[in-house]
Amino acid sequence: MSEDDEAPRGRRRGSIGARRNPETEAAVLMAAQALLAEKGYAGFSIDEVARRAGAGKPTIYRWWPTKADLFVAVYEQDKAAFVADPHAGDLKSDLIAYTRALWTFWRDSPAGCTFRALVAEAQGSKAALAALRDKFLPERVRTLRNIFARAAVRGEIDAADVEALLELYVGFNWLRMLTDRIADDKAAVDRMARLIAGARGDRKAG
Amino acid sequence: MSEDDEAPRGRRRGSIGARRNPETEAAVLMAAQALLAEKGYAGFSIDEVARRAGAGKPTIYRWWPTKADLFVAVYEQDKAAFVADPHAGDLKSDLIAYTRALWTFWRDSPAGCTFRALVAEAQGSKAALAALRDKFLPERVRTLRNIFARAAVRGEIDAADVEALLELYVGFNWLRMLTDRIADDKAAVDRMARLIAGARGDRKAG
Amino acid sequence: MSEDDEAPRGRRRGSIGARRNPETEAAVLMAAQALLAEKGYAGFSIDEVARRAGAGKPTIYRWWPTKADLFVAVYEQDKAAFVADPHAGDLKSDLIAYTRALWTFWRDSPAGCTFRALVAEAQGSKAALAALRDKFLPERVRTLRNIFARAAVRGEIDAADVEALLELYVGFNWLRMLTDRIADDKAAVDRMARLIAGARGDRKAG
Amino acid sequence: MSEDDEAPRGRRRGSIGARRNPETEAAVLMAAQALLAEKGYAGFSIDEVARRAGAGKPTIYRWWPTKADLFVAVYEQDKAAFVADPHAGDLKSDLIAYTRALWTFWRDSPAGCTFRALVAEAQGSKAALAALRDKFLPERVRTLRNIFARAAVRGEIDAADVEALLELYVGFNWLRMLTDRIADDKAAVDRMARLIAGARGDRKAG
DNA sequence: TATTAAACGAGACGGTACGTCACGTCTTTGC
DNA sequence: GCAAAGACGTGACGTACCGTCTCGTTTAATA
Repeated sequence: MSEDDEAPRGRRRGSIGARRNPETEAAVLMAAQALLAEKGYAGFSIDEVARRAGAGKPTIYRWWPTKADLFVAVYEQDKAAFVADPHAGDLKSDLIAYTRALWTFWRDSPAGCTFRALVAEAQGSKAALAALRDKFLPERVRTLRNIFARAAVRGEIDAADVEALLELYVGFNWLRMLTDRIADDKAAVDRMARLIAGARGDRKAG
Repeated sequence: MSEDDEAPRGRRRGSIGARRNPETEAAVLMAAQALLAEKGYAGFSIDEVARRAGAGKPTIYRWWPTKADLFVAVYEQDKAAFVADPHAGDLKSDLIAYTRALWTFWRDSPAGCTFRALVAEAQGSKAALAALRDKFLPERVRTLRNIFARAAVRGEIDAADVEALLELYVGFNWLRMLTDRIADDKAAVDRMARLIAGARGDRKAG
Repeated sequence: MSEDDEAPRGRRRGSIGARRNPETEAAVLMAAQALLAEKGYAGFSIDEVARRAGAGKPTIYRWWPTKADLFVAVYEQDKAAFVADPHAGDLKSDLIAYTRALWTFWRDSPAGCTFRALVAEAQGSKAALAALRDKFLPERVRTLRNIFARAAVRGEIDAADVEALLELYVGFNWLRMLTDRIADDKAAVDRMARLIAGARGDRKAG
Repeated sequence: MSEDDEAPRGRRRGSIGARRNPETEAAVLMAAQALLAEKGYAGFSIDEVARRAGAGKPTIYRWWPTKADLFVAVYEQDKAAFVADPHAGDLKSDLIAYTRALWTFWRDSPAGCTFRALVAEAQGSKAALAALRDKFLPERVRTLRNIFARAAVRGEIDAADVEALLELYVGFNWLRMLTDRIADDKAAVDRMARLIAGARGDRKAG
């Protein structure tokens, strides 16, 4: 704050030579994040980001050719706030810890809005869809996969079920987020964790 | 058909007096459906729907004040093509039948595009979110809930787990649809059905 | 003035139904004229016209698809201020009267800027060139042609020379305007009129 | 040619020390000329010149601070192709020869485009206007003035009319060029030359 | 021989304008 | 009173150029 970096009219931020200006990059990401948090996906526009960041539109398009690229970058920047792999010792506790942390992250940081914007964008753009499916999702799912993998090592679940359980659990979280139902519902998280932790794919019913 | 109802310039379809014109309604829904199927969410616009339907924009806004309303109406119209409650006799078979039918429906009718558009819209509009969560989702989930309820009656699953299993399974389907991975993957559907059918929430882990 | 029609934020001027709004048209022409007068060709932009007129850009593009169309319309509107066919009785007096009136018109009304803008535009756009050559120029030259035609009837010049004299005299005026030398130089105008009035194409030189 | 001087990607052309690099200058002028010839005034941009010349924009702005400077330099470079003072012996023949040569020059070399660009630029920029009026025009008119001056010496025209006739004739050529009517119209050129050669300013009408 | 100084290419920068599209509202005319 | 028609102001879209800037390199002239 004291340095007033992202002030629109503070000081002119020109080029620093034939290479990317990190101050501009930071200002744009900051502005995009704030705008998403304030107005959501529908109220988001490159014009407004440029305005707030005190940046030129071509600069934004140069580094983030599509909105999806920008959304991914914004999410990337926030993710430091949520990396936690709980290591609680058993699957159910891990899932509970992870899920509550994730929901809190989505609720209390701008990341939730960013995620929702990315999903929305992916429903209308091939490029965004590819970014979501082939880049964003695999990276975001890594921690959760580790949790399931450790549980399989411990014998809590069948190793062959890891990917399927992953999809189930990720789907659950998406469903909740996309329908805006991620209040801190301890009971729901507990129930779901218990259910997942008790799932077996090899039951007699085959 | 013979009269070329939805043709943009075929015949003038004026007012039929001080009441809603069902031909217009049908033409609008048809046009919206076709446009979504062709261009997807990003390429969808009220202007283009009006153009194709040979309708006035105010007419559209009068009956479907938001895009979400229009998306819901379009989906509603198609759903007749997919109502099937399988009644196969056991949960796993029911799930497999249901899921494959649903994915086929999403893939081969315009309904998949409509669903994706509705979800996207809901990420940027409170009204659309409410429509999605409080109207669309409950209606769409009914058949699946019946499937789980019958399984509980048969003792295949715990009745207390029905809602949670529902969320898990719906989340899985959403995740697949929203990342455009609903090819007819028999193995994946089977595996998931087996896993769900074998889930228990009452395991010792408490 | 008292009604403050072209005020950007005075009162909203919306549509008046499915037809052109003459208030908007007037506001746009007024704004374009003023902008040309203030900033000249280089400082002219459709964006700024829209801003000043309180009009939408699409509205402007709808009625004047190219800048040339707009320039022509602006000139057209001002021309009422200069229609005078002098009828002084002899060619030289007619030319002097006409030329001084024209230069005054160009100097003291926004028309000079408009004319220059149109010529400039025509150097970079086929459409503008066609408008200038095939529409603007013929209309603008009519009065001058009448002057020469009457002189031919009176026997002051050879009827066969009318078109050529016209080109010479129009060229002279263009040259002066385009190099911004149309101060009220009575001597220059007189000299030129005397020269033209005395020109003969049928001299022995064959 | 053999060294492929203006090739954008042939070889890097860096600095040759603390002084102007004539290769760069030539490449820029060549590129500007070609671009004007291809795209005309509207399609001309410093960016594109820099691109084609393989030059940096600051280099261009250093040596030709305004577009007008660049246009003038380009025209200057071509003028060698047209210097001819005809010396045919009588005014009419001189004018015919001069005019046909000039029109051919404007039509068949890039000079016509350059001239038109300079005039257009002058309608929007004080600096360009000054360059056109006070530098370009006087230089370009010199040969024609000589033609008229010799005719005056021979007694074909009144010496006092030289400047006025000059303006008339230059104006005619500008008018033709700026409205793109400089096809090789022998009859028109003849007629105009005859008319000019027969003009007298001292006729009784005084 | 080492240093300085300027010109070079490259290209990023904040801006502005471009011309188009969609938004949601409005008014008129005809059924 | 509804419907078609379509104009309206608004504002975002993605692109092109503007003219300025800072870089790191290259070369010639100077010390």
